[in-house]
Amino acid sequence: MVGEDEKRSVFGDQAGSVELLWGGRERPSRGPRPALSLELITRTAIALADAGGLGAVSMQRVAGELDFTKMSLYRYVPGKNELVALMIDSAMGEPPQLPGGWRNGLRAWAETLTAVYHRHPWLLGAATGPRVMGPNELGWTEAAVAALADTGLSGGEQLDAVVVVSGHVRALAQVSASMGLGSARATEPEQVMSAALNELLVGRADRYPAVAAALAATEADAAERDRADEFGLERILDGLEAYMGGSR
Amino acid sequence: MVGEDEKRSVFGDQAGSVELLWGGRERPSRGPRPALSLELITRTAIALADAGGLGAVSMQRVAGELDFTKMSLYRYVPGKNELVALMIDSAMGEPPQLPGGWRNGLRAWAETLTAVYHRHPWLLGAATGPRVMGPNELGWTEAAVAALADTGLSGGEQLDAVVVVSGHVRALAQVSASMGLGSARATEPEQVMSAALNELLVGRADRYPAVAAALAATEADAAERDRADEFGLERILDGLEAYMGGSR
DNA sequence: CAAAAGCGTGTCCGCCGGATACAGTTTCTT
DNA sequence: AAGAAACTGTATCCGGCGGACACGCTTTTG
Repeated sequence: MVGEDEKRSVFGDQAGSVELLWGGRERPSRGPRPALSLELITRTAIALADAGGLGAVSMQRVAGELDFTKMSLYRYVPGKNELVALMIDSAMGEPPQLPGGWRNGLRAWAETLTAVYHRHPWLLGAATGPRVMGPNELGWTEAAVAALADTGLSGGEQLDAVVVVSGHVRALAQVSASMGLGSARATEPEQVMSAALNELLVGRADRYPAVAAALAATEADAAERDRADEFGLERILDGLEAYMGGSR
Repeated sequence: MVGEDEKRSVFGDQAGSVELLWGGRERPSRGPRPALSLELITRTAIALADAGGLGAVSMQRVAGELDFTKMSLYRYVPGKNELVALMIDSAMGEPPQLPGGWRNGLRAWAETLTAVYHRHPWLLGAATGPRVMGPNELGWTEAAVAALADTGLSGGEQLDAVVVVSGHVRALAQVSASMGLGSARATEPEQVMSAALNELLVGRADRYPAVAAALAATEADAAERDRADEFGLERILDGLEAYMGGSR
């Protein structure tokens, strides 16, 4: 009926992204040589996003940055969604080489992923909703799963563990991204969270006693603020380790 | 110099949201009675978002749904960002009453939060980037922190633990939201992830051996698929429990 | 009974993603 | 060699978006 590809299957709307991300695009032989390239367009778009967030990326601006009309971009990319998909996979970059030992490996994985989110904060907002994984993104997953391959965890458990760790990294990067809020420009996630929470809690401590107490305790003890980002990850790793030890 | 409020401080752009979310808006006494209300507008916008995602929410559509012009909405809301902030806090709703015991409490907290994300999938995309917490959202945090109050965890650790758990819930809901992809409409997060991954991995198992192996193992063993969502949370709780036991 | 304040509307603007038609360039086929 | 075919970048146009602004109308206050 639908005389197209039979490539739809699981990917309904996203067939275009799948082709762009995974398909081997061969240059057609006729017609003039393209003046642009997917890589160049993607790189330019990423630069714009790094500088001004995802909102600063429009077809017009990307094209303008390259001294082309916006419509020329549509010769390379079917639409903006597909461009964003390319941006995501390109910004992720090659997955890291991990040190041996699942715990060290996963920790290094989390750290490099954190660095990626720090470098491209817009990834936090772009990677939401139904999406297609690109080669690099799947490569990151591969690296993390590979680190867990010999732990005795089942296949599903390995995947779940990766989801947990990556979710935690995301969550922490999210908090850290709130740094862009005021003029304070604190560097530690918790400091910002503290500042924002503190301001809201002024005169409302009775309504939110537990948060207020936790916050007050945090401010009194400056030492613990340094290990803020490590705490969560180590707890997760502890939980995995305990499970592996108990069920193997 | 800036003859406005002295309320900016940490909240640069978001002052409007802060006022709307937290400020006691008193009705001015002069002028005609407002035909609309913040609550009604917010509710309408949420209904649109529930039905068609965040993208379906525009000032025009919200106003149209209420048989008003879009500009009338600006008498109640300074801009769309502020409306979205209201939507988020309203959609979160009142925080749940948690059962006793930190572990049971946190588990129940995670479950109800999951239900919220399931009811309003657009929350996953809306709550990204620098944001201001609303009363309800802070209430959720309060509930979770309160559950951890007597565990011996320090204030900062309590906050971190909540970040970890909520991050995990978000991550899992994110995977679960990908259900909207194809025609399969699977109900279990992992099944969808499996389906999408499988399709990509066809003929590429050599490039992603660990993921392929994990996936193959998952498909062979149907039993473990059921506890997919619990696994991560239980590992996190295990890690917290071990830490509490060791450091108290 | 004004004056003031607030409400809803109509008009206008710039920007966005995208469809379509078109002219120029390159390559393949005859 | 000469079309024909395929591909390039461009110009024009569209509907929808968030939002600024000016206006007429309604209600309360002096």
